[in-house]
Amino acid sequence: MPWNLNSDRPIFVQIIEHLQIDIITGVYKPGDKLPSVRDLAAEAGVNPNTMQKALSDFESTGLVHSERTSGRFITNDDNLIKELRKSLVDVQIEEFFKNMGKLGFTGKEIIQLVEQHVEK
Amino acid sequence: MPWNLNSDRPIFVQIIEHLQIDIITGVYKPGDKLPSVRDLAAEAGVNPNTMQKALSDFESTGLVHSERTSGRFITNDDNLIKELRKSLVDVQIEEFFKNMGKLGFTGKEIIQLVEQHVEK
Amino acid sequence: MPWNLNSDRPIFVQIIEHLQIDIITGVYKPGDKLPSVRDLAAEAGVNPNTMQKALSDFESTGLVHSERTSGRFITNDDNLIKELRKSLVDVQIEEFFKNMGKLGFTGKEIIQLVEQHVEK
Amino acid sequence: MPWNLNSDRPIFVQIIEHLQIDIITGVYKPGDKLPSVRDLAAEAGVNPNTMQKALSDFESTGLVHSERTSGRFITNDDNLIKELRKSLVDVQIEEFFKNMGKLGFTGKEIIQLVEQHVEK
DNA sequence: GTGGTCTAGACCACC
DNA sequence: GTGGTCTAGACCACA
Repeated sequence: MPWNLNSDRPIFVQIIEHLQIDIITGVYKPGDKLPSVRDLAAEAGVNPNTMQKALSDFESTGLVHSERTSGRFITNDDNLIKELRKSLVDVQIEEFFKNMGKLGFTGKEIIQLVEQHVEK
Repeated sequence: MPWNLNSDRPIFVQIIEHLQIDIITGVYKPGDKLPSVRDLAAEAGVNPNTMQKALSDFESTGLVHSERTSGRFITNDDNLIKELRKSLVDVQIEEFFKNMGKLGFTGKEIIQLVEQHVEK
Repeated sequence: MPWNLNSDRPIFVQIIEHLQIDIITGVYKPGDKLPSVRDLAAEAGVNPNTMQKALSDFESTGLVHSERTSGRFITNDDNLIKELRKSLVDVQIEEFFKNMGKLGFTGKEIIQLVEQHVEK
Repeated sequence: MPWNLNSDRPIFVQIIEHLQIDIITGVYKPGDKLPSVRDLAAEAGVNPNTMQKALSDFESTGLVHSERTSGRFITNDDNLIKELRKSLVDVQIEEFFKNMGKLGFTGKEIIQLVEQHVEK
């Protein structure tokens, strides 16, 4: 999956999201070693410092941790990953319903719209 | 509906969105006169400069227009409003599907999740 | 209180500690506005980016929060500050006892040593 | 006593501290022969290089010395060990008072807190 | 003027 | 080679 970084939102935030996706879709598995900061930076086409910030911010979620001289690793805690997945999905759905609600749609109407969109 | 402005996104953008919602949900009807900048600013609890910027940016969409001395008015053009509604809805749905796709969900699965959410 | 930054530990960590001390000793009171990043950086004699990192890391504790265009503020939550004070004290004492324990001292002996130190 | 090495401070430093503790608490007695680098490394669960560095750094304190072919030995000099003990204790106490002072506590208050902690 | 972000480039300790 | 830290300097959106 390419990195596709826009400039409409902070790059380091997009990097974090990208990593989250990679983790919950299994690109990186529990216990895996991440590429080095420099390699990831090169791959994403950003400054190493930006990647460093993204990774270091991301660390606070507990999904990755760094071992000072040997690299960064995905957590072994399967539950944490499942929670992340669930949480990301929930956020999406709730955000979606909140916004559609603001636009005046009921649950039933939303289902219809979603079904129509899939049929297309 | 309260204004509920966060600081995580530009305030003037949130104001514009709020006004759009008010228009398509009929709080303001075609031809209505908007409150003065000062009143709106007070109501929203923001700096009048910010409200001014929001309104003047918003004008470029054609949904409101200002008459030199008498104030700002909602457009009479019903089609514009319908278009707005459709466009806002489309954006929501496409964004939603794009994000859920990234999370690895197929159309069918998305429908299921949406139905489950409605049942709750 | 001067900043007294050593190079034996990350500067941004020392800055955070300094700010914590300032908060719990009342140099900054709940609700106070902090000086700007640039001013603090100049005062501490560090690069503005370093100060920025310190402040932004510090924010995760909830003791300060930033309002994007008007500055950074100390939390109004008195309890949080009391908790901080208590937590800092506890850490100190427990660390102290842990280390003295490793060195083979009992509680009674530690008390004696502390009293002797105060008398000096 | 287990080694309990964190990654928040250099491992070789923690190893040195651990050895110091072992010496002043009598785990190793004056004149004792230390296990081989390899054995110590295995016991501590670290890379032999790291243990090697720790030991060789530690030698400069005079508390251990290596005899070319027969291994490393604890010094016979009892005074050195007493000095070490005193120095470690002093460092602990002074550090403790310095930090508590920063937190705004007087000597008397510190004594009270210490007594309370012992009672628990 | 405010906080925030990004780049570039250097240096460090550690293993 | 690894992560981490720091400086310097530039730019941006926002109010």
